[in-house]
This record gives sequence, C-alpha cells and structure tokens, in this order.
Amino acid sequence: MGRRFRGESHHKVDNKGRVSIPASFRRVLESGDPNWTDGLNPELVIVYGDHRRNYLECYTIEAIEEVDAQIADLPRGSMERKMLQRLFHGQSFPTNVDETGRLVLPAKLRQKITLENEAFFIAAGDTFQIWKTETYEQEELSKTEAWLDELPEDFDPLIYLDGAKGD
Amino acid sequence: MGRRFRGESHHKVDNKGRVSIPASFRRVLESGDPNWTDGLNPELVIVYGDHRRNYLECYTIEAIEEVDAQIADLPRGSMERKMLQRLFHGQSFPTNVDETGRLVLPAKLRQKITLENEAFFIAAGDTFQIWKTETYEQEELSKTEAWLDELPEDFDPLIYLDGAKGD
DNA sequence: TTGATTTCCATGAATTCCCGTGTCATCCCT
DNA sequence: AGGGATGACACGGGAATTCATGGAAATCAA
Repeated sequence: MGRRFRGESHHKVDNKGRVSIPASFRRVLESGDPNWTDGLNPELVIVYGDHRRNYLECYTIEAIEEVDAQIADLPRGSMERKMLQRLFHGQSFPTNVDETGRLVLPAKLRQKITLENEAFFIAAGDTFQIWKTETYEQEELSKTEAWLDELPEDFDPLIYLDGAKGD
Repeated sequence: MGRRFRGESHHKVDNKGRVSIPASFRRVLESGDPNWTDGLNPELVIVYGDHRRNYLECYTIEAIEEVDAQIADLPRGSMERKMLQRLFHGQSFPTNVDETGRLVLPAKLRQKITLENEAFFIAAGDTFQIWKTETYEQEELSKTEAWLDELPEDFDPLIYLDGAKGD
C-alpha cells in the first residue's frame, strides 16, 4: 500500500504506444485515485510540459488535485498562475491504466520525447517519470555524474538529509 | 467523467468556420451540461470580450451559470455588475457542439481573433480557450519567455507551488 | 437570388476493445 | 519433495470504433 513510488525499470513500447507500467507503480496509482475500487483501472495525469522538457511526469489523481488546489490559491491573472495553469492544465494529458496494466501514450506524446521501442520508468517521490531510455542515460546520468565528480571522493549525499531537519 | 478541461491541441478551421473540438473537451462539455443526455449535442457559451481580447473563452453551461449567479449577487446598478454583464451577457455567444464534434464559429468571431486556417485549443481550469495559432505563439509564448528571462538561470516555476503550501 | 449557414454523407488515420500467448513465482496436494 | 494448478505480469495481434477533416446538397436570410 505504498503512497510513494519507488524503483525504476525498462519496458517495451509497441507501435500503438502501449507500455506496461511497473506493477508496483500500479498499486500506488490505485491507492492515489479516490474513485478507484478493486476491479477498476486507476486514472492518472501525465504532465509533459513545454519543449524544454524531454520526459513525461505522471501524477496520481490525489497528487494532481493537490497541485490544482495550490494553483487555485494563486491570484487570478498573476503570471505565476498563468504559467502553472498552462503547464498543469494545458500541457498535460489525463488518462488511465488499461485492463492489462498498460498505459497508452498517444503519438503526440511519444514524438515529444522521441520515444520509440523502449521506455524507462523511474520513481520521483509522489510522481514517476517516463524517459526514452537513451535520453535518460545520456542526459540525466551524465548530469548527475558530473555533479558528483565535483564533490570530494568520500562525499556522502546523506548529509543533505540534515539540511531538512532544522527549519 | 472529467469535470475540468485538460490538454491542448491544434485543429483545422475550414472556410465555413467549422473546427473540431478536442475529443476530451467534448466529454467535459457533456458532463457540464445539465440538459445533456447520451446522443445529444452539448451546449456551451463562448465569451469573446472586447477588442482587447484576442482569443475566445469557452464555458460549460454549469460554469457560465455559476458566473451568472455571482453577477446576480452584485448590487443592481453598480459599475461592477454593469461591466460583468456586458462581458458575460453581451460579449458572448451561446452555441452547441455539432453532430460530428465540431463547433461552428461565425464569421464575426473568426474575424475578431483573425482566425484563418488553424486554431489552437488550450485548457484553462474550468474553461478552455481558442486562439489563432500564430497569435498564441507570438504573444503568449514570447511573453512568458520574457518573463522567464528575468529570472535566475536555473529557476523552476514549480517553486510557486510551494508558495501556496503554507507548511 | 446569392452568399451564408445547416444537414447529411464520406474517408483515412488514430485509438480502443477484446482476445491470446509465454514466463515466472507461489500455493497446494499427495 | 515433486508436479501440477493458479495467477500475476509483460507483450502482441486483429477487429471495431472514434476522431479529425473534407465535400455536396439542402435550407436560410437579406
């Protein structure tokens, strides 16, 4: 009964855009959909963003509703609100898991991240991301590698946890 | 199902002013029309506003009735009420989706936003907007680019979400 | 009666629905 | 302990349906 996504894995994408969702992610999607009951297919929202973003971010219904509520709190007409509305209301795609545990990514979304035969799923707290395998390896991994390389040899990222403790 | 609009897309406009409405928007229009039942064509209201507005804003029947109710609460004869009445009652156009899922935009409305061959639809919470593709790209996108340029290099608009969180 | 709007019909492409298969891991029975 | 039986899970294929879009004929309106 996880509330958070955890783990990463690779899945085939067929030419209709169908791709299996990691089974453990499905459990989280189910428990994060207020309308879900045993036997039904959970809903979710895929946020794809503008041209600068090259992966898909998937929200449970609960998570996206939280975001919607926060957007609704921002002043009407403010730039911040407009930006966030464009991102979360405009550049997003509501869908649901299918009977067999798959997601169907429409051609438009696949093209946007140039997804072809294989997708990489990775958990990111209360959302998960879908990457083209190659993109993830080239961009993300090298980025964090470079970042880690700048730190002392024996550096331990756990130290960052303390940062959150205080305030 | 859907109570809110989500997503964006481009559609052809033919010389009679016919434009397909994104299929997912149709579902929202249907469920937002109290008179709609399977087989019928949902109604909606297009608010076009004065000369300063260069896009069309589309309301479900429920959404527009909510607005009407709020206007009715304002003091009779007040400037606010007069303004809102002009906008929502005067500068608006009630219509309905047609048999094939299209909207017919009368010449007057097309001219107002200089719509020609292609329209851009984008969700904005409980309404959606119709833009001339070029206008949207030139005005809206360049506006946000400019806005982003004023911010730090690695700025992520998502931090605005935290602003509302109040932890 | 002439341009503008409705109606009705048509088609290719995309998307959904329904079904089937192979592979594991677990559970159960003897 | 061995051998199914069972049931998720990843993946594939074909048929049926929906979508976006185009055009012709019928109908309005000025």
